[in-house]
Amino acid sequence: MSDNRIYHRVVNQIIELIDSGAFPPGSRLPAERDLAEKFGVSRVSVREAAIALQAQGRLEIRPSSGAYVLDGSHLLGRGLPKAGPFELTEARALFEAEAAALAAPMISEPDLERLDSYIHAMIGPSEVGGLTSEEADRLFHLTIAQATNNSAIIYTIESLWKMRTEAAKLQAVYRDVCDIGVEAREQEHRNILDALRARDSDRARSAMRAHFTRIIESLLKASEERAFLDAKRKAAESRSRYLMASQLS
Amino acid sequence: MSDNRIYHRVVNQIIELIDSGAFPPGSRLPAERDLAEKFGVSRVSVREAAIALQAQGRLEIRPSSGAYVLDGSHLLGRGLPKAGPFELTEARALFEAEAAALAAPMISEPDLERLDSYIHAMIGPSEVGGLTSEEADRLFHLTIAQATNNSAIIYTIESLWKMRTEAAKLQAVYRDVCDIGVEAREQEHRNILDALRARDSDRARSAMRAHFTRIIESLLKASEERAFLDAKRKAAESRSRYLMASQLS
DNA sequence: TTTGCCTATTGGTCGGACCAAACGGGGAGG
DNA sequence: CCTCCCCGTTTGGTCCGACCAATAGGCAAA
Repeated sequence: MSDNRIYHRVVNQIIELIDSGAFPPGSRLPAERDLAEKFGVSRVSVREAAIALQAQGRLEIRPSSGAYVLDGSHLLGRGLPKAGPFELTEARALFEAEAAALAAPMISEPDLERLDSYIHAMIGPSEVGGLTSEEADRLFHLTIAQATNNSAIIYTIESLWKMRTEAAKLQAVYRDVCDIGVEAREQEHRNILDALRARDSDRARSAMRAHFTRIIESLLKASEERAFLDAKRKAAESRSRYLMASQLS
Repeated sequence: MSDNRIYHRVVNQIIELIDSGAFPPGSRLPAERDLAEKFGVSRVSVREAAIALQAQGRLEIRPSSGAYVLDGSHLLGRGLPKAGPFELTEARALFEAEAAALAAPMISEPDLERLDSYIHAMIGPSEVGGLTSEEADRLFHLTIAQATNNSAIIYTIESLWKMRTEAAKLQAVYRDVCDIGVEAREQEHRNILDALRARDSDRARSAMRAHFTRIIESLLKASEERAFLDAKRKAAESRSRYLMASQLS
């Protein structure tokens, strides 16, 4: 822990500054020369610290501009690409449908019971048995993946869920969909479970596909509404700006 | 691609040196001053590159001693799970078949031409147009993924290929399969390309599935042979051990 | 042979300097 | 009054030369 190297100390000082909220994600750090003076070290040490932080994905250094704090959430899912909600849902529709089809003939009774309990946890008002509705949703899909007994498939579906979690933070569109189809989602999950119970691969595949197809349609609808509201808001903004401008004149 | 920062260039040069085998894991890199002279840059740039590589976990810099290469294998597959050849191929069979089906209606003419060239590169004796047979194989599958215009799908298929690369290092079974079906693989790839040309989703899906099904069968065969040889070897070992023991008595 | 010192090597740090690109404000032109 | 361009300032990127402290390996002494 006691690394005498100054630039390591500077790294920690900068991280503290960021975590303290003094420099939120997206903001610009002071110039290297200023930080050097502030920390009482040479510019080289500040520079080395900045490079180390950039290599770790915490900073983005733009030449002739400055060092900008990156969103820490990007750190949690390092290595995961940026994927829009539509791409993500499309990929899940394809892959999870196949996973369900593969799992159908070999899923165990305990797994089927767990799936049933997750469905109940999801329709609960907010929280049942210490499970968020979202967590229950995740576990539902993940349990099906695990039933394939294929670690590559499990890993893939876990990765896609992680991407979804990140995308939800950035894309407001995703938020809306959760509320839109609570009862539709329950019925779809139940259809999937029934197909798995019947050990029917084809029905499991199509049920899973139908689930995601509906989500995509909801996404489309939500994004259309959002676009409409955005246009309306912008129109109102420009109008008020025009009014203000005319008042000033 | 055109990042003018010198230390980025030095980072790549050092990585090349390491990957080329000139500096295997555990070995010590030349002194910063020597590298600076060798690369024709200042010591500062070499230093910044070394710090970046250290932050990425590829180097360990010990003061007054030197920079040591860390085991890169841990780096390549960070976060990737251990998956056996069968699991991996099964997952690829499912996912890549769907990706091919999705890509079929929307793949571009240039992509089709590239796929054709990759098939030719694969049947070449060793190397055609600077492409290893394995690289051409990778690009063939990756190009199909890219034709879906879905970054989540592209990422998934890339991840699976990375897992395969690692598995090949550890599992000797994988090696054998490559040589077993060179001509079969060419025909299968050609079938896939034909289906894509015809914009036939179903045919593309089944062609891709057939491709991986054959690989799984080859894997089975190879692992059976290997198990047989192993059993034979172990029997011989225990027999010789028995003989030695009887000699000792 | 063992012990201990001595020095060349190596990473870590500093200050100062210059460059190119981006940024920002102010002036010229509409 | 608004728009566009120009130029000085700011900022990261790079280099040089220097010094320090710790390490490691050779060499001499016990």
